[in-house]
Amino acid sequence: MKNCTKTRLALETATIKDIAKALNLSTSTVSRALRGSYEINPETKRIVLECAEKLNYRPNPIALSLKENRSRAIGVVVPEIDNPFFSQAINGIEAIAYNRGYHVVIFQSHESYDREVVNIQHLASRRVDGVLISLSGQTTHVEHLKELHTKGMPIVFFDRFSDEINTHKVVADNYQGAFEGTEHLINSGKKHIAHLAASPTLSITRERISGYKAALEKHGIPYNEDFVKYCNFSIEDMENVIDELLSQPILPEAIFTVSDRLAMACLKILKKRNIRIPEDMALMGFSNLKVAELLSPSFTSVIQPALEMGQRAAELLLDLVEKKSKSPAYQTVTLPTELVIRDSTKTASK
Amino acid sequence: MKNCTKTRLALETATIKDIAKALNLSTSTVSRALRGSYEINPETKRIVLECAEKLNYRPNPIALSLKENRSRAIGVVVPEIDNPFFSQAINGIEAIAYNRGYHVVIFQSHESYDREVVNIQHLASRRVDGVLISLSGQTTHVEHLKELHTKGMPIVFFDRFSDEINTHKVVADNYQGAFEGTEHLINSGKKHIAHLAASPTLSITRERISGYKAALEKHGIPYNEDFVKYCNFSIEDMENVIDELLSQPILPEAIFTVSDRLAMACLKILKKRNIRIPEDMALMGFSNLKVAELLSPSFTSVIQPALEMGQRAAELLLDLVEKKSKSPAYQTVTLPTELVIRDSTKTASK
DNA sequence: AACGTTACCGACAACGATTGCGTAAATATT
DNA sequence: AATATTTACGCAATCGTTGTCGGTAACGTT
Repeated sequence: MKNCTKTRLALETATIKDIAKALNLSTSTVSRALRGSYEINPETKRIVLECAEKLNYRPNPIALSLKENRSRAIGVVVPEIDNPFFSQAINGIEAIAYNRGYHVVIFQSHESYDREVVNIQHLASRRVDGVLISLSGQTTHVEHLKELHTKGMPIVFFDRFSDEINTHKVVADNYQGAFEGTEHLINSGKKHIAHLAASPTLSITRERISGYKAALEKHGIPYNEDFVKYCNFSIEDMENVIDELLSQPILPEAIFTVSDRLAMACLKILKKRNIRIPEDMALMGFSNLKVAELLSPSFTSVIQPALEMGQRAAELLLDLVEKKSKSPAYQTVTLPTELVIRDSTKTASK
Repeated sequence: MKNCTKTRLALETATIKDIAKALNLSTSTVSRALRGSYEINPETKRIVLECAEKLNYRPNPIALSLKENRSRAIGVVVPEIDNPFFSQAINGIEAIAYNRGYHVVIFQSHESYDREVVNIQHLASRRVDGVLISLSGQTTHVEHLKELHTKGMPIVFFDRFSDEINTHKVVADNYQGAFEGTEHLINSGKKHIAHLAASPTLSITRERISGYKAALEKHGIPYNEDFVKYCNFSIEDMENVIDELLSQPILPEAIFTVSDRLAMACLKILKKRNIRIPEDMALMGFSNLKVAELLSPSFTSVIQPALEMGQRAAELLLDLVEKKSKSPAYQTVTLPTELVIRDSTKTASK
C-alpha cells in the first residue's frame, strides 16, 4: 500500500512491478494481463490496463532484449553519411525498419578498413539483430564480417558487397548502367572516353569497368588502359588523379566518372582549367545528386535507385532476422539504373 | 566440468557464466577479475583474462543497460536525413558519440509533427540516454518533449529549437547570417528583395526574417510583406509559393531563400521561366550544398557550420548525460555563419 | 459426496552482469 | 597460543520481464 518513491538517476518509468504493487497482484499476472493472455479475468485485465495507463507504463525494451536475446535494432555501416547516395539509402532503410518496429543504428567507416572493423565489433557486441553494410573503399578482405556471419548474424550487403560471403545482396545494375552510359557517349561521337573509377577493390568498380569495356568493344573502339584511372576517396587524391588524366598526351573527349564526389571534383578542375563542357570535354557520372540538373552545365547521369536499394536491403535483412527457418536461399537483387541525358554530354554536332 | 552446448537462436556469445563454469569459479569472481578488482588474486585474474580471451568474451551491453539503467546510445531526430545540412550534422554527431563510446540511433520526422511525436515516444521507451533534436517544420508545441525533459531526459536542440524548453541549444547565427546576406544584396544595388522562408513556426525562420528586416531598415528600404513568403516542405507547396511570388505585380530583383530545397526549387522555376540569374533576378540561399559553387550560376550562400553544429550539440548532450551534478547552466551556442559570394548575385552594373 | 474441470492467479527461475555482504583460510599481531 | 586482520572468494539480490510450474478456488459431473 505504501507508495515507494525511489529516485533513480535518470527518468523514472513505471515498471510492471509498480503496477503489481499498486494493484496488489503478482508481476506475472500483470504481465499476462498486459499481453492479453486468455487466462486472466477480463475484469482484472481492465484494472491492470487502466493502472498501466495511469502510471504511463511502457515496457522496458532493454529487459525484453535481455530475455529474448534480441535488440530490435539493426546496424547500418556506410562509408559516409554525408553522401547523397548513402543518405538516400539510409532514408529507405529507416522507412522500412520504422514500420517493422526496428531501430536503426548508424556507423560510418569513412572509407577506412580499420574503422569498418571497429564498427563491426561494436555492432556485434551491441547485439544488433542484423547488419546492413556497404563496404569501405579500403576493404579488401572480409574476415571480420565472415566471422560474424558464420556465428549467425544476418548480414545484407547493399551497393558494395563481397563475393566471399554468401548472403543477400542488393545492387544497382552497374554493368548495364556503365554500358548504357558509355554507349551514350559513343553515340554522341566520342571515341576517346576516360573512365574515372573508385577503389579497384570494390565490386561496383569492376562491374562498371566491365560495362564500360563491353560498350567500347561493341562499337569497335579499342580499350586504352591509360584512360582508366582509379582513386580512393581523399579529395587530394581525386584531384591528383584527375590532373594526371588531363595531362596525358592524348586527351580524352569524354570522362565518365563513377561517384558523386569524383564527378564534382572533375567538374571543378575542368572549370578551373577553362575546359568547356561539353564542347571540349563531355562529362557524365554515376550520380545520385538531386541537383544534377541544376549544375552548370546540367549533368548527364546514370542514376541509381538509392532509396529503393535501402528499402529492399532492409526488407531482406528483416526477413532474415525474423525468419525462424534457416533457409539460405540467398538472392542478389539487381535494380535497374536510369540514364538521364542532360547538357554535359550534349553533342556539338547537333 | 560438463561443457554445456546450448544452442541459442541467434549468435552464441560467451557469457561470464561460461567462463565461471570453465574455470570452476563463481560469476562474481570472474566479473571482478575482468574489471581488475583489487580483491582478486593476480594469478586468478590472469587465468580469467586468458579464458575470456580464448572464449572471445564480450560483455553484454544489454545486461549492463538493464542494470545501470542506461543504454549508451543517444537518439537523433531530424526532419530528413537526405538533406545536406542534416547529414553533415549527423556526421558530426556520430564522430563525437563514437569516440565517447555512444551509439547513434536515427529517426526522421519527415517534417511531420505526428511522426516527431511518435519518434519521441520510441526514443523514450527505448531508454536512450539523451536526445538531439531539430524540430519538424510542423511542430508548433512541444509538450511531447517537455514531458520527457521534466522526467529527466537530457535534450539538446540543434538548429531548430523551441523556447519553451530550457536546455542547451546549438544554432547558427541566423540573424547575422540573414542580415549579412540581405545587406550583400542591397549593396549589389537591389531594393526589392524577396525572402522565401520556411515554416513560420520555426525559430530559424523568425531569426532570419529579423535579420532580413534589420538589414532593410538599416539601409532605409521599406519592408514589404508581400515579399516574404512562407512555405512548408512539400515540393508542390514550394513551387506554388514561388510561382505566386513571381506572379506579383511588383517583381522582386532578388530572392533570398533560406533552405537548400527552397533554393533548388527556386532555381529550377526561374530557369524554367527563362529568368536570367543574376541579370533579371539575383538569387542566394542559406545553404549547405557542397555543390553550390558548381551550380549554374554558382550559388551565393550563407553557409552554416553543419558539421560543427552536430559536434557541439553532441558534446553538450553527452556532458549532460554524464554529469552527475544537476547543474542546469544551460547555454545557447551560436555559431557564426559565413557569406560566400558567387555568381548568382553578381551585380550587372559592375 | 467424491471426483474432475475450468478459470484465475502467484511463486520462482531465468536472461547477463554487478555488488554488498558474508566467510573460510591464510597470515599477522599481541 | 590466542586473537586480529587480511586475502580471496562465494552467495544472493538486483535490474524488468516472461515462461514454467504449481496451486486454489468455484463449478459441474457422476
